[in-house]
Amino acid sequence: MIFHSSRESDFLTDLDAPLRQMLFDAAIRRQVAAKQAIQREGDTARTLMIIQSGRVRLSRTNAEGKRMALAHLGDGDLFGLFALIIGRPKNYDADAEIDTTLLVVDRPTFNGLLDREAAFRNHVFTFLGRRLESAFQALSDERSLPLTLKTARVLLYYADEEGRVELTQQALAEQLGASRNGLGLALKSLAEEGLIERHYGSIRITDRDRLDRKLSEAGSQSLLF
Amino acid sequence: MIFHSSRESDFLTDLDAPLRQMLFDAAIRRQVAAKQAIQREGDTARTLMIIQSGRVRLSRTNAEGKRMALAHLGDGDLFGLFALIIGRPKNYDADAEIDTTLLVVDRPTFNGLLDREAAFRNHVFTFLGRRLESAFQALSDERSLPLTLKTARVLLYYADEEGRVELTQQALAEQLGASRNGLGLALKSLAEEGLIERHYGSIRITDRDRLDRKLSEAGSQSLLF
DNA sequence: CCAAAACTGCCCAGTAGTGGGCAATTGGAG
DNA sequence: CTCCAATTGCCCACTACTGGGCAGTTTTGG
Repeated sequence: MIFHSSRESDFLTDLDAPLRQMLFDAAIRRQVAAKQAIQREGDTARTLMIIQSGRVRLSRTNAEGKRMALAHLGDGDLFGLFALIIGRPKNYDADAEIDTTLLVVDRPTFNGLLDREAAFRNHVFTFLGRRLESAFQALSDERSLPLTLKTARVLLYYADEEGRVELTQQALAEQLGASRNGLGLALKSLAEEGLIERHYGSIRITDRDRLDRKLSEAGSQSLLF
Repeated sequence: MIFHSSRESDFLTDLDAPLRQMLFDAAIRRQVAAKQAIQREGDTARTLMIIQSGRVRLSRTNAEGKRMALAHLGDGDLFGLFALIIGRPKNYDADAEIDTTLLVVDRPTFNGLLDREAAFRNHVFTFLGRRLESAFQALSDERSLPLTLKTARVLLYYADEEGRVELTQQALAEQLGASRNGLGLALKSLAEEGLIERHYGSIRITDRDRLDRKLSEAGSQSLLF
């Protein structure tokens, strides 16, 4: 779907060294082997999971029984913060895609840190603020940007250093919540502008700078208040 | 547009009485007459504004010069929290629609309260969490719901106890980021179903339950993790 | 009380995107 | 190499909504 946390909001890497150490000490380490389940939808455990190393896929199965990816998270990303803050059961599945080490922080530990450490508190606040900003950004894009530009954004997000995006048009369309047809048209127009190349099962960005510029000219702004 | 904090997230009314008193004592009271500006886009003052009584419209003008409403806020709502937390200048205009009394809390005061009062801290966290949840909800609605249902949601949000929504169609359309035409059609179809009545300058919900049910049947889910 | 302003309802043409369908191309497995 | 499934490109009709415009109604302010 639509939302992807910006890379800068990595929770662990931005944390000051002494605080990070403190968190390491307070947390329980949990190893999960590749392809193993971490949690299932409806899990009521109110714990914060921080990915020390590995790769985690969050997904859910919708009403029609179709599985949908929510996010792919890597080192330093975290999930479960909201189960902890607003006390909702987690409404998604989490699976380790490769061997993964998690830091598990329970509610009392988390609250204890919040109470004692002003800097940690600040860090969490900022993290929440950034998340919210991302969400609002996506929200404002969703309404105001044509599919072509939303496509550009997703491509830029998923591209590796060489500009390769190893996703089928179908997968991209689902990511955007658009039809394959609409996505096809968007890709076609981007290709005609010489910004990307379409291949079987993948896309290559041929002019990242221009694609970037095109997107920022459309200049959607965040609407946080 | 789109985003409207749920009524339950009212900051002031949910606050414990002693804390509310503390906030009242710490804040500066500011009176603004109807139709007067409270702040303009780009204002760098990092202050939290809580609406003690009155009605405030947040809006901004986008690149094409089109004015877009961000939110209409009433008693107990607040704005400026993010300017305070992540230090962005406020990127929207705020105007009093009727005579309004604001509580203005500056950064040192806010941080002082956060540091001293664990309960206040908790309150702010929960507020942020709920906001984020709303934003994600809106995000998922934005894609999947037809304008009629998005309209229904906004109406339910703004309605008072008797089902009155004191907004013009223009204001509602801006709120939704839709055209007045589209909104008109949505309202027409809701009216034809006997769910609402259209009046000059206002709407009345005549069958709140059914409207509610209609919305929840479409059942979009929040994607918070 | 009257004129101006604000607001609604409706018409129109135009458009971006949907959903289904189908032929052509590609890649992978035997 | 050959067949099959996956994938792409493109066609179509259709829908939801936009944006402009305008007549008719309601409200407001002198």
